[in-house]
Amino acid sequence: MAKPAKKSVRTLSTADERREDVLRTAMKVVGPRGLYGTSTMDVAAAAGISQAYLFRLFPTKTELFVAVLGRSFKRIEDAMSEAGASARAQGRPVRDAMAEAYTDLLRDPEVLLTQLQGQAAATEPAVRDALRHGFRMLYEMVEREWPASPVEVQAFFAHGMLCNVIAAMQLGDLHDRWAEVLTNAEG
Amino acid sequence: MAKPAKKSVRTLSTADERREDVLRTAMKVVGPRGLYGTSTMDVAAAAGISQAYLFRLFPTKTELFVAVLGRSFKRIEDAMSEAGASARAQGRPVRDAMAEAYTDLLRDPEVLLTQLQGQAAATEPAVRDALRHGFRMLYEMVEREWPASPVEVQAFFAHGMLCNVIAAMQLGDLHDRWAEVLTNAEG
DNA sequence: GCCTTAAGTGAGTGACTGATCACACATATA
DNA sequence: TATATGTGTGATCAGTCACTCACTTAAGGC
Repeated sequence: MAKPAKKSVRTLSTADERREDVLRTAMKVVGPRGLYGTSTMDVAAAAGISQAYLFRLFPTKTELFVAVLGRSFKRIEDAMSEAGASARAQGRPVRDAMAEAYTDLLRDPEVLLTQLQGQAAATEPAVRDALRHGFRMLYEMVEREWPASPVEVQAFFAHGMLCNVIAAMQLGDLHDRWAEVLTNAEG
Repeated sequence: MAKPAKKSVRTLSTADERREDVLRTAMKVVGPRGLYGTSTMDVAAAAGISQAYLFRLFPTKTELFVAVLGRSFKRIEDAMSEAGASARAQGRPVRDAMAEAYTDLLRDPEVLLTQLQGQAAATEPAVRDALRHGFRMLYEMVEREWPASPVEVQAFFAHGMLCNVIAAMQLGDLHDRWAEVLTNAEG
């Protein structure tokens, strides 16, 4: 985490620990600017390691990006499945709990932005495959937690995608009618 | 359009014609790879002009990208408002006609991909502003063509965003259950 | 024909980028 | 203490990028 001090003991991590570290911090810089808009130096600096070591941990920039994207899928799955399970235990509607768990991610939008960046970089075959895999996983999780008709599931995912766009456009900062309808729409 | 032949007469266009030309062809290369993933040389080559002249037509890469994004909004507005108007004239449901007009854009996905690329590049202030402006315009058009409750309008836009993602992931090539539910969902 | 204006280009430039490699240092084990 | 293994870095490179400039060529009016 911290850069080693001048000549003192440098506490080494294992490569696996470092990789986790890097993925966590990388999402903060990759989310806003994406695969092509973020340099490997940006990622290395954010993670507090050298660019050379970044390439030791992840053989190519694309593989790093795919790993970040995978982590974003995992965070979504964790949040939603947990919310769904606890809602069912309390007899509250599972769909609403999962939807709320997703919109809650708007508060710290790096996860949703990373989703968007993954979609935007889907011409890269490895990215497209990771995307499809992540969506299949989410689909199966939703189906497991909340058995519903195809139309309902489709609408559920559709609202998720709208959520990503709201994060990108920062509609929370806006107070126009159209922005509020797109984000809230309870009236 | 065509490169001038070896030593024959070079037919000049006006700068405005050229700009339109460039925007049309630029969307084909910008849609798949976005602001940071597309070089100005790619765009110039696709348009059949020199990179130097591209910069005469558009002072910066970002301004070019914003113009392409604006064109994509315009194509969406044209398609949907036209479909809506003709549906109302025939007494068919306006909402469905507009939704169909949007999903029809999947057949030639450059417009929808450009939308996605705009959202992914929204950290660029000029891009974010163009996005917000385009969404406001679409929102007002939808409200005009099809008066509906906020919840319905929100759901309408949500399905549009899902459409963009379907284009990016090329779910049309897939025949898995989850992919079909996300794209069709009529059953 | 001449001159003004606008279309259009070849050839750069400095800055940056992804990736590599030789090397230094830390730790564990024998 | 020697040595093997894994963590971590500085320096560098070849290629690409957005952007510029000096220049050429066409079109239209006189």
